[in-house]
This record gives sequence, C-alpha cells and structure tokens, in this order.
Amino acid sequence: MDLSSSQTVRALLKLRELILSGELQPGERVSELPLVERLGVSRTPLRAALLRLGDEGLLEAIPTGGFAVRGFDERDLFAAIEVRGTLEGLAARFAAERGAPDAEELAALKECVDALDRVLQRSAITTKNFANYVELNERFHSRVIALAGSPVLAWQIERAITLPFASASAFVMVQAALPEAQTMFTIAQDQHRCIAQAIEAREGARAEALMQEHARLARRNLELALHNQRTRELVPGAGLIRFRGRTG
Amino acid sequence: MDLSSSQTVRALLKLRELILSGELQPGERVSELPLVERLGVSRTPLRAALLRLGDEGLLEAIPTGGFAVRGFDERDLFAAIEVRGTLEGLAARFAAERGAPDAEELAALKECVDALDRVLQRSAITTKNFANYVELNERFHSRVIALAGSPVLAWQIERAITLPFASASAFVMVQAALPEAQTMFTIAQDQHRCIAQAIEAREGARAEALMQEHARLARRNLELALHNQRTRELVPGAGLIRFRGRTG
DNA sequence: AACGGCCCATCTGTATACAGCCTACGTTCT
DNA sequence: AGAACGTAGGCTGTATACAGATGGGCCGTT
Repeated sequence: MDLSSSQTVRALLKLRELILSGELQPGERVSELPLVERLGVSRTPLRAALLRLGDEGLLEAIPTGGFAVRGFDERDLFAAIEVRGTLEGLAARFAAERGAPDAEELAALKECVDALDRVLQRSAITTKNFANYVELNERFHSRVIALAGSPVLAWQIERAITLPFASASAFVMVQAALPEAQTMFTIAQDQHRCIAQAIEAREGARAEALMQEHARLARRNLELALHNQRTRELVPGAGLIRFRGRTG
Repeated sequence: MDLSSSQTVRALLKLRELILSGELQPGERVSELPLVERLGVSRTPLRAALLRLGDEGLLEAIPTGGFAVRGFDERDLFAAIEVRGTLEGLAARFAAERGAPDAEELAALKECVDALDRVLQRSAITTKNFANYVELNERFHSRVIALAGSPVLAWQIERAITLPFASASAFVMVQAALPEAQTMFTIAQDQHRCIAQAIEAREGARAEALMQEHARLARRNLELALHNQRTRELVPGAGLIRFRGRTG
C-alpha cells in the first residue's frame, strides 16, 4: 500500500496544517466526527493521525477522552529551541570525538558549508534563493547528525524537532524579514564553518558549544520577531502561541 | 471511560511487557491477529498500542506496513543514557538559573536528598529497601525537572526516557547486584547532594555538569553489568540488546 | 427567578467486516 | 533440476456499526 498517499498520511498532513494555520484554536477540542467530513477520511485513519499529533506535541490528551489543541507561550518556544540546541550540540560533540569519522561524510559537510558560502556571497537572501538556503541549512544539520553516527541520537533529535518552532530552519523565513537579516546570516554561516572545523579538528567541546550557540541565534531571531507586529505572524504555528499582553 | 483499565492501556502494558521480556525477538514482525487472541483485545486498541510503542521506540515501522521489534546494541544504550543526562543536565541548569525558584520546591528537593541519606546510612541496599531507594531516586529527578519550570523540557525528557534503559533508575537493580554497589550508591548520593546545593547556589554550569556526570554513572553501571554474565540479564529489556560477540 | 434533577444529543472507545497488497509456496515449463 | 509464474493465504489499511459515558440544555420545583 502506498503509504505516501494513504488516508492516514493525508489526514495527518491536513490536520497538522489545520492546527498550524490557526483554524483550530489552542485549547479547542478536536472532535473526530466534524473532521471526518472536513478531511474526507474515516474515523480510523483520523484517529491514527490524532494519536500521532498527540505524540508530536501539537495535541494534548483530554482526561475524559479525546484531544485538544495545545497552546504555547514564549518560554515554551525558548525551551524547545534550547533542547534542540543541546541535542544537536551533543551530536556535534559525538561527531568530533568519534573514533573513525567517515572522511566522505566530513567532506560532504565541508562541501555543504562551501555551498552556503556561495549562496550568501552571491546576493542577499531573498525569496528567490531563500528555499535554496533553507535546504542547504537543513542539509548541514543533517550531516552533522549523520557524522555523530548514533541512530538513537538521530532519532531523539528527530523527535525533539517535531514541534514546528523547534526545527533548525523554523525561523529562517522570519529572519529574512528582519532588518538584522544580513548580519544574522553572516553570523550563522560563520558558526557553520567553525562547527565543521571543530569537528574535523576533533574539538568536541568547541563543536558542542558552537552548535548550542548556533541554536541560540534562532532564539534571538524569535525574540526580535515576536517584538515586531509585522514579523510575528510569520513564525511557524503563530496561531498556537499565546503572546503576553495583548494579542497581535 | 476509565482509561486506566481501557483496552488500549491493557494492550499497551501487556505488549510492552511481551517485548521487554524477550518473548518477541528483535527484528521479528509483530502481527496484529496473533496478538489479538494472545492479549484478549480487538484490533483497534491493539493498533493504538502498536502506534504508541512505535513512537516510544520499542517498535519500528516496516516499510510495507506493520511493525517489527527494534533491536539495540551497546552504543545505542550509551547514547540513550547520554541524551538523558544531557537533557536532565539542561533541567538542572534551568533550575539553578531560574529567576525566582520556588522555595517550597527547593526544600522538597533537599528533603529528598536527606531521605536518600537516611536510606543509605541505615543499611546496605538490599531487596528490602531497594524499592524505597528507587522511588526516592525517581522523586529526586522529578523534583529537579519540576524546579526547571519548563513544561516543554519536562515533556521532552519524558519522551526521551521512554526507552527502557534510558530512565534514571533503569540500572539501579543491576547496580545493587554488582560488587561495586556500595561505592556506586555513595557516589550517586554525593552527586544528588551536590546537584541540590548547586541549584540552591544558582550555579547553573555546575548543576548541569554534575547531572551529566550523574547519568554517566548509569553508563558505568551498564558497562560493568554487560561484562558480567550473571548481571547481564538483569538489564531492563536485555532481550532487545544485541551483544557483541557471542550472546549470553 | 434560581437551583436542581433528568433527559437527550454527542462523543469517544471498541469491535468487526471488507478490500487491496505482499509474500511465500507450489507447480509447471524449459 | 532450476527458475519463473501463478495462486492462495495472511496481513494491514480502511470503513462503519454499536455501546458506554459525559456534558449541556430544558423543565419542573422551590
């Protein structure tokens, strides 16, 4: 059976989109029957999708049964980013301290940094080369994790970034809309390069610290974005975030 | 509906027990129909349990459909412990660096350390006061996480320790059977005390480092246990572990 | 008019029937 | 005898029917 077009996957994607787009408010109960006709799938695959989103953290179980949309505040976002940075930092350290790192994978990582250099040197990040940057950025992170050589760690990181605003490129789109954009991209890219160097030089502590700081750049982007009415709604899953004070 | 005695929970517990006890071999396909009669539940709650165990990491999805029992090797266990130590270290740092820590929660943490002292000073850890120690140990870890004051971090840690050999007290039972038992308990308890002191003194880096090292004690216990034929089968989920060389 | 109890609508949890697909075994052809 | 093809069995994915429980609304009473 083609899983990529299975009813379960379809329900999962549609439902996740429904939640992230804010059509379902935080705290709101997610009833099955209304969604059955809304998503065009039967209850069984819908339930599977609900269970999955519950594990992902977008939904929380209601004690009496069923699920409700989970809400987040700023501190939750910061914590999620810090968790990702910590785990990716661990991956960077593992990669650096590994006994026999794959020379090919190391070369692939450095190639990735070079490719990012070319994208950034060519021009400012616009919507045109934006997707390209995001893809390279994600590839960089994937390669560091691959170099760590630990399936369990990779799996845990994967689980940790299921929250929409925790992943590495969650705020890149926000970043591009900020006045500080170019500075941020420059700093991030320098961190990419230093991390690759640290891994190659077997400097585990340095690689770890750099990767953690790299994640904190995402936090700074988020802080800037949240204090700006215009960029606020660009944050992924903005509808789930309970802003302090008045809402945007 | 009483969730604690629901068919889904019953299936989940029985199935988890079946996997951890080794009745289902790693790599073996977990078919639904045979389990329906074996567990006495219908396919629907059984499927829910399978999905859940897939998210927990005990099962892995088969590309063509269904699930298989996941296997682990020593490196996987070490990575899982390191991940837990890293996240709990983060929690300890959060707890230490928190703006206004709850004085009551801090007192509860110190009370927990004192209680552990009393258990350890009274006598050697035997099967008698063993459960007591495990409970206090888990309470200590819970209280540090509570002091961190981050629901997202707590949730991520909860998710990270779903692997049976990743949790804080996974190897305590093994530890008690080792010749080095008393030394290990003494060291662990000193770490407990120092972590509490570091949190109280707002020494974030120290609290984090201590908690990480505390987790590495579990790793040392595991290493000792795995090199001993007698203690090897005491490791939780031992049936899932592919030992290097010949099997025990 | 306010409060309490009863009833109904609705929802979840569960069981089961059905359809398509994968796999493995047996048979047949070369 | 070996390989390839066909068939049958079993398995998963999906849909739907049924039961228990829960919560809200309405009506009656005070």
